[in-house]
Amino acid sequence: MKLNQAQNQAVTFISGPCLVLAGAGSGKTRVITNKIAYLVRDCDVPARYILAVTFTNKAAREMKERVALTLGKQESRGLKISTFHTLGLNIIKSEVKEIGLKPGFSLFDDKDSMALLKDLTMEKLDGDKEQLFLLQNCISSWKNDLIMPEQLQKKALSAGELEFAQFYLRYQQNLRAYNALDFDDLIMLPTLLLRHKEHVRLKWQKRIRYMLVDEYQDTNTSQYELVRLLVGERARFTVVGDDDQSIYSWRGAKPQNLVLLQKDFPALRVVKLEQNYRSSGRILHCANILIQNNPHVFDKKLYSELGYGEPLKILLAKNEDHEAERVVAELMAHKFMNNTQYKDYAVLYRGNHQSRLFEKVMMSNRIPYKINGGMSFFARAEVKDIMAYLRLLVNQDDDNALLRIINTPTRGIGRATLEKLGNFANELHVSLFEAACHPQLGSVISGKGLTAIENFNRWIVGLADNVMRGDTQAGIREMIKSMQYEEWLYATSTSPKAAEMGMSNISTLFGWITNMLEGDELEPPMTLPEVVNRLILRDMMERGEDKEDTDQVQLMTLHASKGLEFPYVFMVGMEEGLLPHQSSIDEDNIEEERRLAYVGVTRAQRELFFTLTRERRQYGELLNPEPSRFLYELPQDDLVWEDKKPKVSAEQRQQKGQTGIANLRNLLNK
DNA sequence: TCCCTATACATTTTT
DNA sequence: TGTATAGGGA
Repeated sequence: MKLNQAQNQAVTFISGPCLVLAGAGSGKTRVITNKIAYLVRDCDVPARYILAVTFTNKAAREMKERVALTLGKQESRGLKISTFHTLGLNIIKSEVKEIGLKPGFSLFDDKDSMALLKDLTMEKLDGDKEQLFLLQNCISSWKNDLIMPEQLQKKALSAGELEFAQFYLRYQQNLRAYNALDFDDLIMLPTLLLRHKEHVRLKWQKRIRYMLVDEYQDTNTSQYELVRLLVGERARFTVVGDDDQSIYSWRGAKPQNLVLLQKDFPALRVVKLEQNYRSSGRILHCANILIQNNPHVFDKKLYSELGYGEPLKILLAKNEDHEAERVVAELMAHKFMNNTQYKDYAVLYRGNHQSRLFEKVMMSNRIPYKINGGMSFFARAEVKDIMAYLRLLVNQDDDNALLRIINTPTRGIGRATLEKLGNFANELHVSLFEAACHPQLGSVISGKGLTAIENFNRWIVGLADNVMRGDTQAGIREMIKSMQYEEWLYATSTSPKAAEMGMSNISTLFGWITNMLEGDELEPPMTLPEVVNRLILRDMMERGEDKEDTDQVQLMTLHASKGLEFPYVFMVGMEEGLLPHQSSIDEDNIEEERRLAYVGVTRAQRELFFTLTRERRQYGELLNPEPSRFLYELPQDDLVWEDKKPKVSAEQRQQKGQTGIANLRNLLNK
């Protein structure tokens, strides 16, 4: 595995701050893994002093695997590779006292935090969804900018902002009372801690002699500050990024951090990786021309030494059903002619809702496919229930968890009883569980409700004791059994099949938990509180047999495709209003949409297809979308716009399309 | 407590 | 247009 000159430069420069501008497909993962190996092997930096940070758990896992391949077990021992959020969680865990949290704190996900906000603002906002959404966003941005509620009070704010600042303060106070943190706290708290406490900062700086950051263009202000504090004066670090692939600014990412880096570290060495190893010359040329329509701070021009390749095809469809049929027909014909596999193809779209029709047509043509994204595993009711139980076992003050499951399965603790309990807890300023255990509870709740609550308390305390002390896995199994969850699921589900699905989801979850408790070559064993928090961060180590060897067409959003590559790519819905999306047109944010298109184009290795429709139904309304402006920005010499087909009636076309597909299927299946 | 109907909502969503 | 959810009525 030889490195090219630029890659080699990026790997071997270790004496100071280094920015690697890594164009799409230029081998940045290779640079990062090689650099880690270089540090350990050639520069005698023990692996435990190296920290590499990514954004997704998937990326972290992949990096771990690739480093393990080059370095081996011995040399990579103690190497720290994690996501920003897991890093933050680990810092908080070892500095609980400094931060003022009790051990065993809970993590609130977006839904939990929304539930809390809704509760806090009931009187003033009355559950106004739009306002709540705005508020949640506001708080998140404040946290990303490292602004504490107290600081906001001093600023001159409008009346509306002042009210939001008040909510922010109450929200933080409540989180603390529940001994809980939200996702943004995982970055903000360690950053503020390191900023203000020198001895803690020095301790962590000592532990990190070299730091690497992947997808640097996606960092927000607090994440960048965390990096700065960790690398300190010595500034021994490498960040890898590509401003043209910044597609998460709507989530607080600040691609300007690339420019800031040059200001904050004048000694910064900038290395550009411009040779692309992924795509045909033509695809790359198109990508370059497209992205040239955006302003740039760093100029960069990708080139490829692979062949020039086939022209990009643009398929016109009458409507969205037709679009899906055309893609499937084209895909099957292409597969037949080129003797390829299903997994060589990807269908990329702007919004998740677009997947439905493709799913439908693929299913009816028995094409194996895999949808990435959409309804998450953790959004399933049963999974949320079990997670809530586990959270409660770990932290009894977690009110959201308690509220979710105190009457699931039914225990005769109804709305009225809960309301009384809630009021009681409010008066005492304690969590619901603490209120439920209070000796004076009998003065506000009586009879059946009281007995039910007392039984529940005893049950939870006993379980928590068992699980935290003894055999955790057996304890969890016992819990699910003793509350008769399975029976309840079968009794309440719409069909036995749905209940079966539910139980199988629970086994999947249980399998992950078992894996994490036991650990493996890449991960040390964890305790239950650790497992619960990592699961909320969606950080489960799915590993083992059924990896990527299944032969399925990949369906995903353009966002989800970042970092992946496919021989043949279909970018569908290339229409004004979809890509660029209408709301981005309205907000005059075309540049990010163009980057999104750029990400899509650069996923393709050999061939690229675009599709668009004449008519599209949206919310029951019939639209006649214009072709996406991005199609016109591409070099027209490299495109083949499909001519309009001779006129055929809808029924005829339907039949034709169907029989065409059926014939192909026969050919493929024989 | 459960079931059905009316109603709201429909970009992207690494953690 | 299609789906998730909340709340009313039995």
